[in-house]
Formats: sequence, structure tokens, C-alpha cells
Amino acid sequence: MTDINKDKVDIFAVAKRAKVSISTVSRSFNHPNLVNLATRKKIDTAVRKLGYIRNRAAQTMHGIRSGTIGLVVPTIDHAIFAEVIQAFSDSVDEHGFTILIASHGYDLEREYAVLRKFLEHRVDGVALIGEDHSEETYDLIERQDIHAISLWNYNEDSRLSCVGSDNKLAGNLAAQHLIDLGHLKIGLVFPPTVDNDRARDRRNGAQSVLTKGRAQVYPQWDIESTYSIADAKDAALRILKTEHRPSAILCGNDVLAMGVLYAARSCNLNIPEDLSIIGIGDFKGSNEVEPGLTTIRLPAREIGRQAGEYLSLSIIGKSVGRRRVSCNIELIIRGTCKPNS
Amino acid sequence: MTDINKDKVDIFAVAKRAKVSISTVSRSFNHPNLVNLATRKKIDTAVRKLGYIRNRAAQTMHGIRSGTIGLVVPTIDHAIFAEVIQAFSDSVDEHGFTILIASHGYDLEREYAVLRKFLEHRVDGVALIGEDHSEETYDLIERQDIHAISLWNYNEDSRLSCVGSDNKLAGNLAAQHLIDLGHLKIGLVFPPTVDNDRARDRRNGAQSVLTKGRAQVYPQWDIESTYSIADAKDAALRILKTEHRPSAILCGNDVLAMGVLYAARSCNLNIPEDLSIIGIGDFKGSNEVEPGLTTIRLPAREIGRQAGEYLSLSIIGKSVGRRRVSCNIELIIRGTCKPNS
DNA sequence: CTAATTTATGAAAACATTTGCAATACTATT
DNA sequence: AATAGTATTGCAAATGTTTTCATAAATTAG
Repeated sequence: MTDINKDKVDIFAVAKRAKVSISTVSRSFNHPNLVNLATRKKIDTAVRKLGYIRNRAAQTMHGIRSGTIGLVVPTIDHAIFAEVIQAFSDSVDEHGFTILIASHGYDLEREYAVLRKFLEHRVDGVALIGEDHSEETYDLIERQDIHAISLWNYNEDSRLSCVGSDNKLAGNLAAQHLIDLGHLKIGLVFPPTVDNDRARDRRNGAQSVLTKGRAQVYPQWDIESTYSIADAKDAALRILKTEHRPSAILCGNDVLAMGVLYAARSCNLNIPEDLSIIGIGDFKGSNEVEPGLTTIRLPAREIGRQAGEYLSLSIIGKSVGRRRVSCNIELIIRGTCKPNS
Repeated sequence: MTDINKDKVDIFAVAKRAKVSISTVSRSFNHPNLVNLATRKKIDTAVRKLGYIRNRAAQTMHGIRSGTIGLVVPTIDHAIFAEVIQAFSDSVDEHGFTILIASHGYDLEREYAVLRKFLEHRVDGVALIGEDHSEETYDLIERQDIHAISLWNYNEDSRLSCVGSDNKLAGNLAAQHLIDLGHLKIGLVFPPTVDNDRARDRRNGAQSVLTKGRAQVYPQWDIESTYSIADAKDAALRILKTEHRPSAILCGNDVLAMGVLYAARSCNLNIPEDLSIIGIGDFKGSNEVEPGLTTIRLPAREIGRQAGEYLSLSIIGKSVGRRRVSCNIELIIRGTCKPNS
């Protein structure tokens, strides 16, 4: 077999084998134009024979970028975050970055801990979801002066650069659609809003329009459900089984809306004849359910892509300063809402 | 404010401020029992005041583990991989590892490139999905002698350690269930099987049972669909619209089954009266759809968790050698299949 | 044919740590 | 009080690179 020098395949081994100095080897990687083609070839074959792989840790020590970006999400296992993560990852990948990822399960203390860990790894930048973070977290980011960006929510007063959509507006639009259709008895299914600005904004946005529109939201129609179809279905069953039920239900996101839809079906209610349902998000599958889910589309992939792009450029130095990008949202009318009769 | 020495908060700065040598500072982190409590406290306050964060890159250069594990997946944006990733991440996190993640979009060349990149970052271990990898990839893993594990598929002859389920058996079980119910005209909706051993195994598993059971699978009922509800729905519509349609459809995974379910609904077919549907996976929501999806449960979280645990231990040195873990699968009977009349 | 460039290479310092070894100070034992 | 041990600390070498500076060789110009 090729003689792999089992012990220590470092730049010295390569240099020795190629009969040049380590400086030349290093140069042939970093500034190939400064080294003679012939020697470069010698080095190349040595690298190949030895199976040498550069050590980024050693490079990082020279102030050279680590080539990593830390991404902290509440949870990976969400239809919606998965989509953002994918787009973000693809986008930074194009600039040569690799992502370190960790989830904190909606626990801001853990988020802080994760961020610290990332900084130990000397990530070149970090991306967080939303704007609810502990003061310690914001402090750390500012003190360490690290490139940072907040994804998913847009806020013109954001403390960090942000790329996202206006979740309050999303709530507004959803509620307005129901009001426009003449619904006045409206149920609400939302996830917990503590430490979750996105959900909070949507909820507030919806509430304010409903109040203005003189809609009724009886407390027993106002239900909290974790992000899970199963939970939402259970929650919805509680609303729907009361004899006095709303004519429409507004959901904090499409997964919850799916749960409500299934709950309705299991109660033998026809959608949208007996109940209108509107979601927020426009997740995969929302278009395909029968009937198609009426919802507010949030451009997840677009947000991930733009955030990755901006953060990369900002690290590379081609873009500077804070920036706030608002990604458009829109009402997608499908089959789960109809005018109230 | 606290005086953060903007330029260079390294171990020297801490040492200086705490009036000790850098060795002592280093020791107080790595072997706290070797340093006096009083000095440890001095160091601690210095660290706090300066906002010092250790540099793992520098540590890594001493043969100390980097504390990272590379996870290479075909795509992050899949209900099922998201779940595995989450469980894997949580599991390795408990041992202090952080994951580097990248997707290759079912392109094995890219997978190899990603693996190389991970090795440059000196990950302590890598996890790959399935067993279809390029020879180069396997080669690299063996040559670099890095801790590696393959997730998701179980195979007693696997080249790497593996934690997963027997996908062939999953196919067997699904097909057998349909045969047991008396179905003989069966449609198939599967994802592309090139470079995807999981899908291939399921398909082969299903086929062999169907053949043995003398079921008919006309070519026009044997459809390929990418992993997407939308695609699967379209594909299914093509099968269902022919006058001569199967009495049951077996799907390569639950997402595809969902698509088929919606397609059936949009054709006004009653499930399971007019058509039986069986999936593989038991994803989130499969239980909640109406009717609940009959499927083969693959324990995604369990696989992720066990893989993370095993890989961590193997890196830490508490476990050695190849190991193959088979996670149980089971038929989950819900509402989408009924005996053929 | 010599001087002035340009091209190609190597030596050594720098990067931020860890750790083996040696030195010092303190405590317990006889 | 002297000896042996133990606890605590510092010095300096080592880790795997990159990069500055210096030097040597090759090329071009005059």
C-alpha cells in the first residue's frame, strides 16, 4: 500500500517527503502563485501519498478565520427551523463556512451556555433565532464584538442585525382575513409566548386586530399548545367539543393549524363549512392537505438564505454595520376559510 | 464599566491580572485540584473581569480533543432527519461535544468533500447517514482512523459501526401487512433509490414479499417520487386517476404516504374503504391525520440517541471496536388499511 | 558582462495554549 | 531540629501552522 506514515502526518512530514521546507508547503496551500509549479507538484504528490489533511486549529491560532459559524436554534426538530437551517447552511457553505449547531429547547440560559461554547471554538460569527435573549447573551456578543445576526423576526429597533419577517403583521393579516370574512366568534391556538418573541408578536398582532374588529375571544377558546400536531389536536378538541364553539380558529403556526384541522375532522366537522381555520407559516404540506390550508406565508428559505449570505459577507468584510432585512409575507388563501354565514 | 482590555484577552492577560503565571491559569482550568483555592479565586475574578474565553483551537493543537463531532446528512430539511439530528445532538451534548453539520443533497461526491472539511477541523468523530458512500469516503475514514458511525440503517456486515433499523425488514412488514389483508393489486410510491441504501432496502424488502405473495404490481403503479408531499400527491394522482387502480398503495415513507392520502381525498376516495395506504417511518403527525396512518415505526429518536451515545463513548475511550446496534421496528396499525373485499 | 529585478525558497518568530520538570514553601514525622 | 514528604507554582518546551524577512538563484535590462 501507499506508505502512510502513521505517526504524525503534519506539514513537516510533507515537507520532508517533498524535500522542501515547511514554509514552502504552507505557501503552496495559501499562496500557490508564489511557488514554482514543479515544487508545487512535488508537494501535491507528497500530500496525496501521505494522506495529509491540514489542521485548521493551527491556522486559527494565527488570527485566521476558523471557517465556522455558530447557529443556535430553539430546536432543530421543527418543520420550520429545519427549513431555515438548511437554507442558512447552504448559503454560508458557498462562502466556505461550516456550521456548528446547537439547540437550547427554548431555555435562554442554555442559549447563553451554547453561545459561550461556540466562542471557545472561535466561530467567526453566530446566528440566533429571534430577539428574545438574555441580557448576558447580548452582553457577550457585544463584548466579544463578534459578527452576529438574528433570524426570523424583523424589528426596526433590533439590537442585532436581523433578517426576518414582521410577525406582528403576520398576526394582523391572519386576524384581518377572518374579520373580513365576517367571523366574530374566534378561537386562538398559540404556542407559549414566554421567551418567544415570534409567537408573542403574532399573538399580539392578531389580538389587536380582533379587538378592533369587535370579535369575541372567550377565554375557553384561547388555548395554548406546544409545537406539536398531537398537542394541538388535543387542544382543539377541547374547544370544538363545547356546544358553544367559535366559527373560526386562528393558529400561531401551520403545525398547530394542522392539528386543529385533524381535530375538526375527527369531530366530523366539515372544513370550511362548519369551521374556518387559518394558520401562519405556510409549511411544506400546507398546500397539499385537503382542503388546502389558508395561511400567512413566511419565506423561511429566503430568510435562511439571506441571513447566511449577509453574515458571511459581513465576516469576510464585504459588508459592514448593522443591517435589518424585512422579508415579505403574504396571505395565501386556500380552502380552510369561508365567509361566516 | 469593567475594564475589558480590548486588545488581546488571552491567558497572559488573565495571568497578569491575577498575578500568577500562565501555567497556573491553565492548570486552574484543566486540573483545578492542583491549584490553591485562593489563587483559583483570583484567577476566576480576573477571567470574569476581562471576559476571557478559552481558545479551543489552541488546546486542540496539543492533541487534546476538539470537542466537535461532524454530522453529515443528505439533507437537514426532512421531518425524519431533523428528528435524528436533534436526538443525536442532545445525546453528544451530554458528553460535551458540539456538532458540525453539513448536508450533501444525496451527492456522494459532496459528502466526501464535507468529510474532508470536517477532518480539517479535526472533529473527534463523524456520523454519516446510511451505508451508501463513495469508496473514497470509506477510504478516508479508515486511513485517518477516525471514530465513525453510520446511522439509520442496520446491516450485520456494515463496514462502519452502525446504529439503525433493518430497512429491508420494514419493507417486508409493510408488504406482508397488505398481503395479510388480502390485497393483491398493489401500488408502490418510493423515492429514488440510487445512493440511498435505506430506500433501496425497503423497496427490495417490499418487493420480495409481494412477489412471494403473488401480488400484482403493474409498472404504471410503480412510481418514483422525491421526498415531498407535493410530489407524492402528484404521483399518486397519476395512479389513482387510471380506471384500473390498485386496492392498496405501499409508500417508501410516511411523507409520501401523506401525499397519497391527500391525493386520494382530492379524488373523493374514501380511506380505507376505497384504498388502503401504508407508510414507513411513523413520523410526527402520522398518528394525528384522519384517519391515522398505518405504518412501520422506525425509532428515529432512539437511533439518534444511541448513535450519539455510542460515538461519544467511543471517542472518550470508554467503548471500543466496531459495534452494530439494531433498533426495533414495528407495524403500527391505524386507520388507513382495511381487508380487501 | 554587470547591475537591477524578479522569482523561489528557507529560517525563525509568532500564535495561545498545555504539561513535564524543577524549584520553592509548607507540613508532618522522628 | 533535621528529614521526608506534599502542595503549589513557574519555567520552558512543545503543539502545527502562517508569515516576515532574508537569501539565493534566475532573468532581464543596459
